Amino acid sequence: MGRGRVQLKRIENKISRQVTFSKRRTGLLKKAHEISVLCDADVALIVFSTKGKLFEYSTHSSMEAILERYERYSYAEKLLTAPETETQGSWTLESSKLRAKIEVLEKNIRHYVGEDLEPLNLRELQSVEQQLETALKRIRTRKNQVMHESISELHKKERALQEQNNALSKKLKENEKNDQQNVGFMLPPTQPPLPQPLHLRPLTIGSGSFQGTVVIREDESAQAHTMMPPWLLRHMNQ
Amino acid sequence: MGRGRVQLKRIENKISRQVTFSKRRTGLLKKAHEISVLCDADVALIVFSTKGKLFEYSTHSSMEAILERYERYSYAEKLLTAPETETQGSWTLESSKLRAKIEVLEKNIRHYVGEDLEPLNLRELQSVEQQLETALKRIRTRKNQVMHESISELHKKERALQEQNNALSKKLKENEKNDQQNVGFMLPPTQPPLPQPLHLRPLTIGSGSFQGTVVIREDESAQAHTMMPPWLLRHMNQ
DNA sequence: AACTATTTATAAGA
DNA sequence: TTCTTATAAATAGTT
Repeated sequence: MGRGRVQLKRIENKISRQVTFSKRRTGLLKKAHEISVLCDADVALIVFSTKGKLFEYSTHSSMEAILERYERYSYAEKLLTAPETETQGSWTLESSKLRAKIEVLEKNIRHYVGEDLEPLNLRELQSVEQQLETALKRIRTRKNQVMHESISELHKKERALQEQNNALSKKLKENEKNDQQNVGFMLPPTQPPLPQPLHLRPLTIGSGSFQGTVVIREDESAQAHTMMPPWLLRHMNQ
Repeated sequence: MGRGRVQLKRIENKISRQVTFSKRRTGLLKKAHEISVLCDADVALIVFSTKGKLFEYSTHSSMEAILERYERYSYAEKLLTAPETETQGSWTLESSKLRAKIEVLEKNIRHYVGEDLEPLNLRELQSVEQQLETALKRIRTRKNQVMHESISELHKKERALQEQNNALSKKLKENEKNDQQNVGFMLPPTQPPLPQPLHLRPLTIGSGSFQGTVVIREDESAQAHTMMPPWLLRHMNQ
């Protein structure tokens, strides 16, 4: 772009090489800046002159950040293309490889929690959506299983208590009979009423301030999808 | 350098931003190569697009070599300007810490995809469940947004076609009239029927083998929750 | 992906 | 280095 066409080969004249370098360096940095602003790109440009002088440009996100990103990216690429050659490689990966892996994992997680979705196209969005749906089903299945177990546990305790109740009330009656025989007259029936057996009460679980819906099934379509009241949670935490 | 002057600010139109990026990226890489050859300079250029795709150029002496050289150079500079303590631990974290982090991230991901749930107690299960629900809502919101955009695009095309149709049918009628006058008797009305205007037909989108339900809303509760027919996907992929 | 009207970059000269 | 200017290149808008 000038008064004459230029061959793409090293300029032998030292002076004009120097001049051209200066001019083109300016232009290159300018264009790097322009593309970064116009197109919202992250750019890092490093130029060493023949004499070893450094010139650089980088998007505001700083040279270090971009270079780190570059390291991560290119290692991530390598990991994808080069399948596990070394078995012990897992233990000899250096930091940057590990960082690359972390970057990938974190990006995945962001997608799984619904962040950073702009770069995804429709097909990718649908893929994530489907994965989440599957995950949700499994979570709910597992939750139901946990709840089932807790409930069985409670039932068992209930039965035990029930038996204790029966035993106690039986013993009590016997004591009364003995007392009557010993004292020779009737005591007024002042014993406190026995508590209702537990298994007659579980339906009250859903009352009061607890407004959720509990549906318990074992299959994957199970929907147990609710906040637990704290008193129930206490029994269920492992 | 083009038909209009251009403001040095982010191009808001996504399409033209992408086109401009592609063109300017080519130009920038070319110029980087030119200066390196003409002026015998060592050049490293790294560009990340908005979407995170990497483009790079480096003089034959390889990217790694230049980045290393850069690190040395700027490290030396840093020593001169700031005799601070070590730079961030970001570069000095040892492998074991990184490995630990990777382990945690991988465990989290397994939970997000509904695997490895046994160790979780009910409270934790509910937490994951809730996160996934939120994520799903966001994903669907984003999906709807993408679909919205595509649909607007299609509508625009539709309107253009509609106008063409009208223009053509008008021209056709005029031609007929001329024919009648020229021939001197009535032609039977044998012209093929004009196609139905496009905007009367979009309801057929859901028919045939496409069985999904499409509900489009802008808010987070939006549920567009369906498989796209391939012909629609083609228009929607970025 | 091509096509051009224009704007930019820059080679040569001073 | 910097300025000027003629000209080559790049590219914005369009098809």
